[in-house]
Amino acid sequence: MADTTLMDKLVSLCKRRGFVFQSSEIYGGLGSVWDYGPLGVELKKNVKDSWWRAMVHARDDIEGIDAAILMHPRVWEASGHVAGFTDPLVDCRTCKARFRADKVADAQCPQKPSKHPGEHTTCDLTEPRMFNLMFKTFMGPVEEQAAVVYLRPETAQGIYVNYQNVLNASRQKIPFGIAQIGKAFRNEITPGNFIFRTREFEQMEMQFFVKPGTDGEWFERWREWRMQWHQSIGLTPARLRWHQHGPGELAHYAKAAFDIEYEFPFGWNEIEGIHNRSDYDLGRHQEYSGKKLEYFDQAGNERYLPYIVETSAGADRVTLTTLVDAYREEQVEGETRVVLGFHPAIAPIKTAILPLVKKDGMPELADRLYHDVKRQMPAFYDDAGAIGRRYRRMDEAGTPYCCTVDGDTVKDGSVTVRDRDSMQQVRVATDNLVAYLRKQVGG
RNA sequence: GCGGGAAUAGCUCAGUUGGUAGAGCACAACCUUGCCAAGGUUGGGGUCGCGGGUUCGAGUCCCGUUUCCCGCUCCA
Repeated sequence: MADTTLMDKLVSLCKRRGFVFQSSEIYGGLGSVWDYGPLGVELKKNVKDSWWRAMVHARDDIEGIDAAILMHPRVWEASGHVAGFTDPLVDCRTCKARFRADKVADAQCPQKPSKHPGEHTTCDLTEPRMFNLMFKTFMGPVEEQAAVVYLRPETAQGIYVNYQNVLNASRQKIPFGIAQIGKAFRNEITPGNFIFRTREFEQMEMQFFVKPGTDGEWFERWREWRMQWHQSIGLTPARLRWHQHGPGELAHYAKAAFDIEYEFPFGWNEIEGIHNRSDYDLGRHQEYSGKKLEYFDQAGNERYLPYIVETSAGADRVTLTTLVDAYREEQVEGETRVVLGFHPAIAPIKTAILPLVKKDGMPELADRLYHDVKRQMPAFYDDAGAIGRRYRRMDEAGTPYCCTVDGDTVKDGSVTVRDRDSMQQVRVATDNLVAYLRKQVGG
């Protein structure tokens, strides 16, 4: 059941609190392109950092890279994107339907009769138009065909073409992986649902190179690990599920594919794909580049083209998921209060330092404490208005802990730490405050 | 890309048969304020999405356009 009202409220909240703004808004906005504001950039960065720590820092068998967005045009011929992303499409003027030109024979309407009121069997078709989902630009000062380059439609190819470089430079042995976070661009026909499907987006991809025959086993392991990660950033397990691609759904490269789907207000949708890509990609690049990409396995004294198990997550989609998952409304005395219950590890602001009232030296004391804490973690100082109001402001920004400086702080050096989710309050000595908060938020 | 709906202050909205643009919240300053969206005073902020047209006069009527939402369509 689609709850569009919730999405509207979330979009509004994101703008008001500085999570996400529409691109180029003062010029009327640019379709399906979004900018991250002060809180949004922290949230998304925390999502990416969590992914990077889990993939690269916490493991010995994965290396990170950061490949360029512009790549040699032949890469996209080898990958199949130049052919696969270019479909001639035609529209029917009668039933308003759109088809791929190569799938409509003799202008017969392929629509079921119930789909259009006109009961026509022959479509009045427009001329075929080409839709290439890759953004095209020109390298060099003169716009000529030879210098056409594409903005990458996926980050994976940057990993494949660097597979040998990384192997040589890192002294890794198969099985091992390469991880990358970066922007990708697709001229989607139908973008939408806020930052869920956009034309410019960021991917978090890891390609794991394994010996053929062990790919099924690794595939299952990665499925388990990836689901664990989504739960580790606080996503509700009941709103996560697997979707297995059937034979008709499988992409041209894939031997097996599972999506992790999340239950958005607009329905279940993919946030990450785990794919067994077999040796398709390295095989194609070997063919198109003419370079041997085989791996020499010293232990077994054999050569083979590695199989690849891919995990590909959308950084923007996961960020949207954390917002949707965290959003809740509390009814208090007839008023609706919005709370973003982020997992502390991804919360943009970890703690607020608040003087209870503006007197008796509390603001000065709180300000000093604030600057101490701020050196260790993102913190926020606020002395404007009543204390309850300030707590609620922080709830809306998703800040998990609020530290209140009161009269006793002056005497015994302790503050009240209030937990956003449990609403419990504990007294913590200011000397131990940073250590206490660190323990709560992790990292 | 097609069809429908929408666009007025940062947010949510009102604005009569066309006649000088409003409210609540939010924001800023000050006063008050001892723990969960307290009260008071004052203040800032809008060429009504953009561009044309009709009119003495357009937020309001007409045309175009942009963006967003819903439904198709498409979707590595």
